Amino acid sequence: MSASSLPKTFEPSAVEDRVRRMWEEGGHFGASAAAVKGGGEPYVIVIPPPNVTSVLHMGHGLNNTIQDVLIRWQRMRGKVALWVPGTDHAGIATQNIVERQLARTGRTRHDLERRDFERLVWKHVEATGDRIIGQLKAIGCSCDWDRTRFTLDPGLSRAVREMFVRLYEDGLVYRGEYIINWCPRCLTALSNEEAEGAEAEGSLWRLRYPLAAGHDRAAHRSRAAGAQTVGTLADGRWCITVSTTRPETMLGDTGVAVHPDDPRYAPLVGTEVELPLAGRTIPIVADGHVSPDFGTGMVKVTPAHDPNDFEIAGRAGLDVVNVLTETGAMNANAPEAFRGVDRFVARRLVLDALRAEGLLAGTDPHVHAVPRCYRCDTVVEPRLSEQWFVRMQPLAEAALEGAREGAVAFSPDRWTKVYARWMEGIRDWCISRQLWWGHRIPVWYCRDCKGAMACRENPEACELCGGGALEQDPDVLDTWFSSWLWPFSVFGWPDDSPDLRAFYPGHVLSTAPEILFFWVARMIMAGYRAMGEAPFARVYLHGTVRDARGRKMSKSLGNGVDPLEVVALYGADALRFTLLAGAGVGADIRLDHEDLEATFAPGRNFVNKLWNTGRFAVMSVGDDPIPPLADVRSDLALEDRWILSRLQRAIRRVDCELDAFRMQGAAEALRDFVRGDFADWYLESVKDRLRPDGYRRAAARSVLAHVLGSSCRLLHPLVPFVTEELWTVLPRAETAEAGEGRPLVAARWPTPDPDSVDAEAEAEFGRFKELIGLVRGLRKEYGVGEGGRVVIHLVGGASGFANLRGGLLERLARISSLESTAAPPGEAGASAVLSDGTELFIPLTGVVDVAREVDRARGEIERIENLLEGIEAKLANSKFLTRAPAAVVEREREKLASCKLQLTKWKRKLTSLGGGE
RNA sequence: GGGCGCUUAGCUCAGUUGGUCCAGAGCGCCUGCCUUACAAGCAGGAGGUCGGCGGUUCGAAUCCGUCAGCGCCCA
Repeated sequence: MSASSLPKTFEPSAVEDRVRRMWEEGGHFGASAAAVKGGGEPYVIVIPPPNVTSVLHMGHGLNNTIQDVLIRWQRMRGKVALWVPGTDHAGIATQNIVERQLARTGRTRHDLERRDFERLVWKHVEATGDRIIGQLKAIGCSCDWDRTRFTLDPGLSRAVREMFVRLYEDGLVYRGEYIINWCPRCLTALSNEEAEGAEAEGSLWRLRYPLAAGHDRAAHRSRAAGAQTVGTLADGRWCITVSTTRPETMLGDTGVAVHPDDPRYAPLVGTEVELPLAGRTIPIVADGHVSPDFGTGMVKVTPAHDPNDFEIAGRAGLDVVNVLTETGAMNANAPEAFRGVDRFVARRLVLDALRAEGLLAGTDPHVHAVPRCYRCDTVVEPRLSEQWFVRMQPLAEAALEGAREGAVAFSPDRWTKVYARWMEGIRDWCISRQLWWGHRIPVWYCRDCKGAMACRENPEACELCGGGALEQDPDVLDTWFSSWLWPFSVFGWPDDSPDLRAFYPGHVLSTAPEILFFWVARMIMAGYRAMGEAPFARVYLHGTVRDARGRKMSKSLGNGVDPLEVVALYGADALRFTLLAGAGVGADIRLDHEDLEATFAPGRNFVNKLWNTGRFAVMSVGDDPIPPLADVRSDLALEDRWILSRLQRAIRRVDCELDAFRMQGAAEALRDFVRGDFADWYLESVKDRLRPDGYRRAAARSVLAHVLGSSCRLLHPLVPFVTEELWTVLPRAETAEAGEGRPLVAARWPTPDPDSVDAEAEAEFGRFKELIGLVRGLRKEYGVGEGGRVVIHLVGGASGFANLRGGLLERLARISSLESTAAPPGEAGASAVLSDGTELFIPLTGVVDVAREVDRARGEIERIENLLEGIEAKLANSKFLTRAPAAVVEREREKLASCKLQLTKWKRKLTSLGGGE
């Protein structure tokens, strides 16, 4: 390709589609079980399946970029790298979208047959399901797209059924009454995740319950023990005080609880109170879960409408009275005055009634979390209902042990503790949902014998009585019940398939910490249960994407950054690089949605820089074949040896950073290398050598091509498009190492080459860089512009630059000539001292002000003297000498020598300027 | 109420087992350059008592304690 055809700036939109098509058509993302069977080493990631109807957001962008980096890296390292994509049917989320559409025509799902509604949802899924997959492709994800799975696929549905039935047969699935989150609008149970708590200002009401007759002595003793909230009513009856944020639920109270060790209330335990309005008598019980410090230390117990109270009731043997209907109105268990009244209206009525009876002790403002349905924003009601559960304790044991012994390692490490704590206190999992969209619970009830059975295949007749009057349970399973099988259901489980053998267990799971419990922990449990081992060895939990003010990006706040908009504006590589460079291990990442330009400049600028290094190579290397590096080894110039040595460091560092999920570190290492070492120093150094008659031209061309090619390979996992495009246009030596003719996606990862490490070259080129920096600094200081050529003198010779070829220094420092002199010339000029003591002098008659030079010299002397003072104090400290490692002491001695040398030079300089004392 | 995390340059963040990346990077800012790869660039520069206090140590941004502010999770 000719140079003129390469645009000055990288144009992602012109490149991305073409490159992506080439990757896909070349089948480079595919991985086969046969390749593993043939001896290939697998590396497997299964994608956290996005909701099938969802639109790509920045959290997806970050997480999938991370996974793609890992997969591309391992693929280039020669692994059979498999990244399995797919989507989740997302029960309630998807159902609600379709229900909203129905609502526009004034209907609810109940106006349709269940089957027709399901068909409607499928239609919606088929229309939108590809969208998120296409969006993943747009940011460069290299999944094996032929393996795209959906949690409602027949195969995965079979896995769901199999798992359910196995657990049922093992007695780990049971049906029971339990408090669950209930949406009175959606009319379904909700998982905890689906009931999002939002802080709200509410009230905490204090209610008085009269003590039942005959307990006056207990009340007296309680008062004597310090119970100030035990008092008397206007009619002389004793009463207690309880607090609540939901007064209407008091109609369902069946007890009052206190802490067993609370001395104030100990006398009252075993007594009873009259429940106002309801006309029932309820007991006072002791329970360890009551907090003596909260409120009055006495809590009303409403088992049917509060999960904690339900547990207390279970322990204390209290009755359970449900006072609400499924739509959130008071039911027949409530006194007649309240029946059929909505819960919030009932709240006012109850308060009014209590106030009228003098039983409302007071109200305090109270901020608390009010859980709302994440789909319709209705306030969720804890509700007692019959649901299906999985007994989790037996599943948790192996999963817990796995994390303890390191079979599953979390990164950042702190999540291990969070995981373990949750596992230790694990609760049973409510898996039934009163929805129509999802895996229907594979349980059938017999109308004849009233038996129930869980079946892998739809049954024809009752297993127990042979009757044919069967009815399937109407509920569907929680979405996560299919998700937790994902790492093996995608490979054909329960069949012992070749894929399953080749690709289970996987290696890394990357996801957001929010779903550590809902998904990650459950996958680990399912993995041990079904497969006997954990589904992955390492879990990476990335941070949250936030806006400039630190708020989580969300649709409702409108503070999101659309990854696809960024791709359209700046390219997928710019998006990826910016995210990676900004993402510390597990750290949150902030993006300013109001200034995309500034936010994504780091990525875009770097990608463009990389593009232009490639463009330079194309333009300057010429058409002759590039000799392999091995052929020019004996002919390398100092800068060649230097950059090859620096490349070694870069390779090692990138491997190390990626292995630890330090994306930011890898990005930084590569930016430092490509921009700092390669572009700014190496390219500038070899420009003259690339001319037809250039010095050691062959070596320069070979090294340039090698380093640029290696840079592309190292950067490919991070910025796949620009590197792939460069790879096709770059002049390269045809070597087996890079994989001749192959696209970059299938090229080999650079391997460290110990022979290229060259400490001497690094030291020498380092001195050279220091010298140039000093010259540039002095020129700037004295306003000798870029155009003005100067002469520089190295006092005491240029011994440190023996291997520097002629002309390089002159060109990079823009000097007309370099003189070696025994002593500083007598004329006016500017001075500097290198760290090895070499003195630099630039004659600048008429430009340099002697007074200014004197000031500079004095400043330097003071700076070095301060430094020296510190070093000398250290070296005079016998404890430092005896306790610090020898290498550290040695380093201090070297610093001391260097400082002393520089100090001598500066003092002499000062004297010669007439400023000495 | 219990647990966890964060606080380093104007902004966003690095800083691995304490000592050569030890005070850094990117963006922004200032100065000078359209030097035939790149102005999305190059060169030079300003800017931080590493949240406060106390401790451990020969030595602390780094380890310990404590206080303050911010955030998250569980209940």
